[in-house]
Amino acid sequence: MARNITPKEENYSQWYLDVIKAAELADYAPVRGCMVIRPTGYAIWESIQSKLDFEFKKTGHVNAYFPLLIPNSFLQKEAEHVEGFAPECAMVTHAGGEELEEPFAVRPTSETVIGSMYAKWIQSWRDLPVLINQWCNVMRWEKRPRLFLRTSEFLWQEGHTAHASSKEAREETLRMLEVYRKIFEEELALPVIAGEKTAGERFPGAIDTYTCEAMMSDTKALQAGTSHFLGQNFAKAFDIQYQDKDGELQYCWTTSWGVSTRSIGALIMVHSDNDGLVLPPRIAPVKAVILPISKDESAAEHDIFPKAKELAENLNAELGGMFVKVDDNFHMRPGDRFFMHLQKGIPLRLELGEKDIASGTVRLVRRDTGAKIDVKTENVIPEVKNILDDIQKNLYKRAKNFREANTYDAKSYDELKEIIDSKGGFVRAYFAGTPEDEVRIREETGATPRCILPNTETGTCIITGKDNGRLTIFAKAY
RNA sequence: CGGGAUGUAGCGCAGUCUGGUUAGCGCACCUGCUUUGGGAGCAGGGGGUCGGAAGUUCGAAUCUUCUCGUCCCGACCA
Repeated sequence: MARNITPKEENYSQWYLDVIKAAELADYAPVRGCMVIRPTGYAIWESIQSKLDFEFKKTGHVNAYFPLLIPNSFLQKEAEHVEGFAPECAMVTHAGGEELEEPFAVRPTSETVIGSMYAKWIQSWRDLPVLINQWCNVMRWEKRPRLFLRTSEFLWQEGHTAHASSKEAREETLRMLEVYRKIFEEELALPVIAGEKTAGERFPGAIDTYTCEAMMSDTKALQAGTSHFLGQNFAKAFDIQYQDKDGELQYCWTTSWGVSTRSIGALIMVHSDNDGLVLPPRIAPVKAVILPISKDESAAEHDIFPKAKELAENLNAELGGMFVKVDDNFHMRPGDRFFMHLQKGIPLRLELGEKDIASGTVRLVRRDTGAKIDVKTENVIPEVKNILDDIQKNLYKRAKNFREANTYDAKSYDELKEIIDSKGGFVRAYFAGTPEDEVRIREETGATPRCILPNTETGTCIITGKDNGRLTIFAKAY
């Protein structure tokens, strides 16, 4: 049992912070609301980045970089956008020792700057579509920060595309939602519900917002990624026009989509346990660690360590990366090292000691189940691959079972209220209400509509009683 | 931003009410010896000016005022 981690049953928030601290993922920065992402945490972000970036490239996108500072007047151009972001904008009012004529906002998102550039770049239908992504930091001043989940500055990617038709832009919006769903489910082992947001939860300035919604291990919901169909709202605000084949001037149709370091928070909260972090193998920067063990410190270092190193090299060659490390902390006793790797969430531990060498085996210990398996030396490489795959599948399955076990149906508003109040979790209910209804539901139950389930029949709305209700997930959310 | 709690060594805490020698303890850290397959033992050692500022006092970790951070609950918000 970990002695530096509060059990999640006792205090979930504290558990979350303890896991982050024990795994050395992040630390508080001197600036309120900001965090330092430590090397171990940053490696996870790099891992997520590389998976996403590969998919972006595969779907025809290119990377670029736009400025951090945004003229205040830009934000003002789209009415809903400014209303949505103004309260959380940090403004730069002075520079070069003087007060600026026009303050700059530190970007909370880049629709406006990028829109202004698209207006210059796009002339003809031949220029379309424009498919650009940027990896950057953004700032949204937060009153109640939580590491990874809600910090004033965070890292993300934001894709911004411009298209000739509504149809193409809608397709793009859904294509990227699907990219996100795939990465979350297949790489991060996070089961998500990819659906549409209700009107009250939409991105400021969007026509439609789609989300990947995940359930954390306290049954609360977390939005892990979003994709927005912006219609012609930003095109009109920034005058992004092109000449079509008939020589007519047309406004573009745009989209934007993003995933942030918040996804690391989801990763932590979905898989980890009371011993600390648990990482799915496909996203773990270190997938396995080999421990040379001996009663004799110098034998471990001089006799066993070279064997362990050789095994690591063979595994890395097979796995195609520097994914397997050898623990060379010879000054630590085995017990201490077990706990260290446990808390860092390394999916698989390989123990190589004198006993193993004598019997021609290696002991494998799974992080997800704690199961110990002795494997013949010649089978280690295929076994490690198999077990890593199995851990990946098991984590996904475990999370999905948990979500399903904590998902309920409500036939009426009273029932919704009762379930949220007594059990929590996700509640499915037909809904066709207004944003005002959403506010009322939040005030009365604490839950919000997280997303509309795709491909489902309509039913009787629990608020209006009309039969055009869409099947919607309600939950308390981060 | 409102309510509650809290801030003393890297971490966790005692001391504060009833001001008074060099501010303690556990873990961690350093050195040595013994240990080593699920968080070792003994011995020796280093590290803090008590979140910050101002004030009261002969004297402040301790009292007063202000301020900052953090945590929990809420409001607001992705």
